[in-house]
Amino acid sequence: MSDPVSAPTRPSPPVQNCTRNLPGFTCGLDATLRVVAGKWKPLILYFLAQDGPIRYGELRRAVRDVSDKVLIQQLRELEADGLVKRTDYKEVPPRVDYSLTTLGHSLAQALVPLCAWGTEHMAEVSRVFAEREGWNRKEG
Amino acid sequence: MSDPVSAPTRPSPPVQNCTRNLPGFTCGLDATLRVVAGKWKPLILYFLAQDGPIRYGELRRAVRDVSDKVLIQQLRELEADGLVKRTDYKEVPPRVDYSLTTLGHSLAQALVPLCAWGTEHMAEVSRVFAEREGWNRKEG
DNA sequence: ACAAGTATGCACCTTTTGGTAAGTGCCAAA
DNA sequence: TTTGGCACTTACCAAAAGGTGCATACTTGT
Repeated sequence: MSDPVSAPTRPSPPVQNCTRNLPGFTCGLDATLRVVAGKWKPLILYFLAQDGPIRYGELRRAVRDVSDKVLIQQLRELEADGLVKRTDYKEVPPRVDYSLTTLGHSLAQALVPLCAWGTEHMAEVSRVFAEREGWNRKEG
Repeated sequence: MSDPVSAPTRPSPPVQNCTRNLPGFTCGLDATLRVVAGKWKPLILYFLAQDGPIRYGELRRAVRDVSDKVLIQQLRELEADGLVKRTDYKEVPPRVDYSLTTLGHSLAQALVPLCAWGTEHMAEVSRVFAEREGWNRKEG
């Protein structure tokens, strides 16, 4: 237990224990990743954490290259997962904004080290990725 | 900057800056998630961090329900990304083991808070997921 | 001789995910 | 009156991800 990803609950459980924690999840990490999985979810969380309540349109423009369909979709999932709160002001023309819930904020904080890791190693990572995508697109 | 996901590089950059950091990545978080994206990668990292060098077969049995094809595939990607080291002992019958590189270890550590978050909120998350999967499978 | 285990590879298929383009109802500005 | 913005929704489609099952080449156990 010097530098493992973490102990899910107890210090050093027999490996199998970790694969049978709750209904669907193998461990905390698994649970977390299912919630943040989605091409734009981290970005959404990112902007929401940064800019507090933000209107749909602004978010849409902040997260570049995302389509309405997918953005809405991911927002709905985040909302269903209790990370994001949607506020509909019932005005016309429509006004809606999104913000993080308490749970969402806590997740955002847990993401900080990942963010840092990525920033720190972005050069390495992007070099490797560039190569891979290079010969993926060229030679299939 | 009280509780945002993180500042990618500078303290409080205009939002757009974050979407244009390096070739493919929007921010550190994005870079990280591309590397750990994959149904079994976190688990793989998890076991590798926990059990040090581990043989393919053992890993296969530890990460339940994964198919050979996908496990190999994800190991290859992790290897290509410099997170995992593959050691082939060139024996017959084949003997190969996998371990984390230094980079892999650092990532594993960055994953610890996520793991903790998941563990802490697993009840909430799994409840919500259970519902979703419930009516997904029943009513399409 | 035959089954099983070792670490993969390959062909094929299904599911999941994401993307495009169009449309909705309503209002304000041009 | 046409145009455009708002916050979506829908139908349809393409790509990516993941899964199944069989094959390999060799050895050990029965």
